[in-house]
Amino acid sequence: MPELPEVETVRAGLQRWVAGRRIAAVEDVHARAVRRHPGGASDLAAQLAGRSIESVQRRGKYLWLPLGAPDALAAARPALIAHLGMSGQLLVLPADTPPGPHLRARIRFADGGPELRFVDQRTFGGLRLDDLTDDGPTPVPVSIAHIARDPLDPLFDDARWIAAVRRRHTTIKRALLDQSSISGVGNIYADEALWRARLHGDRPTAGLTRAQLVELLAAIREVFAAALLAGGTSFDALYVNVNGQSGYFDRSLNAYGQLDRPCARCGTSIRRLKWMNRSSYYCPSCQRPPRAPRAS
DNA sequence: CAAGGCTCCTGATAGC
DNA sequence: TGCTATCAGGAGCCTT
Repeated sequence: MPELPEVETVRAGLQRWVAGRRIAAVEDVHARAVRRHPGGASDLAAQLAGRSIESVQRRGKYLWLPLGAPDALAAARPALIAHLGMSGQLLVLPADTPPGPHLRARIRFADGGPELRFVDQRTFGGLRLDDLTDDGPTPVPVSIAHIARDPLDPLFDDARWIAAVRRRHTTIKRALLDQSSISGVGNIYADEALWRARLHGDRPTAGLTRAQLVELLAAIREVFAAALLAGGTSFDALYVNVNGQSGYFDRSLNAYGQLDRPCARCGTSIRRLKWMNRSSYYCPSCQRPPRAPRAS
């Protein structure tokens, strides 16, 4: 599942391979992939044709590609927004590569070089166009302005996040997954960061100390850094690495998916809790549950 | 307004 | 063999 490190790897790859190129045509656009674009597939294709991709930006798990306006006098500047969802990939491939079964859109370039393909098996991801608005040093699309800065953003305010979390009436894992409070953390890295910080995800946020939350933020950044190091090393060597796969980090996981395997710190078997149609993995010894431990 | 739950989707896998 | 049930889950949207 693409979370911040995977999306950042994709961003860097796209910056290397598609920034500065002019779009010739957009084809084979799957209706569900553009369900959040008001004008639908035909409008998306029409608006993209002829525009140049200026750069590739990211906040949390969202990517956007600011577009050069054909009309220099146009007030609004548009960007192509991409979200990978659960299974989305952005692939840069030679234009004659046969389309696979999950192709959702293909962007052809005026230079005739490799094209950009959006491939998404489970179709939770999508593409859309939106105008940029000012938000600090870097403009951000209007429709994702509600997404909080992520912990790798230099402008992320640690003290402010900690204070906000302690005022809320929820549990810490829910707070980590709330993209309007802190972005980029998904189910996998939430479990990994909580394991590192020795916190159970069901702990009420109001009962956590500032020191515990400082440690949790550090844990998130450590996990992100380790994943980026593992996944970001070879993106400019192969086109195929410009995608949303996270398999390279699987061997480094300490909690997520480790049911019944020994905790790397204390040897206790990792447990799983069912929660909201998904799973939480934790060490029952290192990460003491707030109440009586539930059955796994 | 905050919090929490529902839903979209498809392919792999398990169980009968 | 072939069917059904289960699981993976980001985030918009809806209800409470």
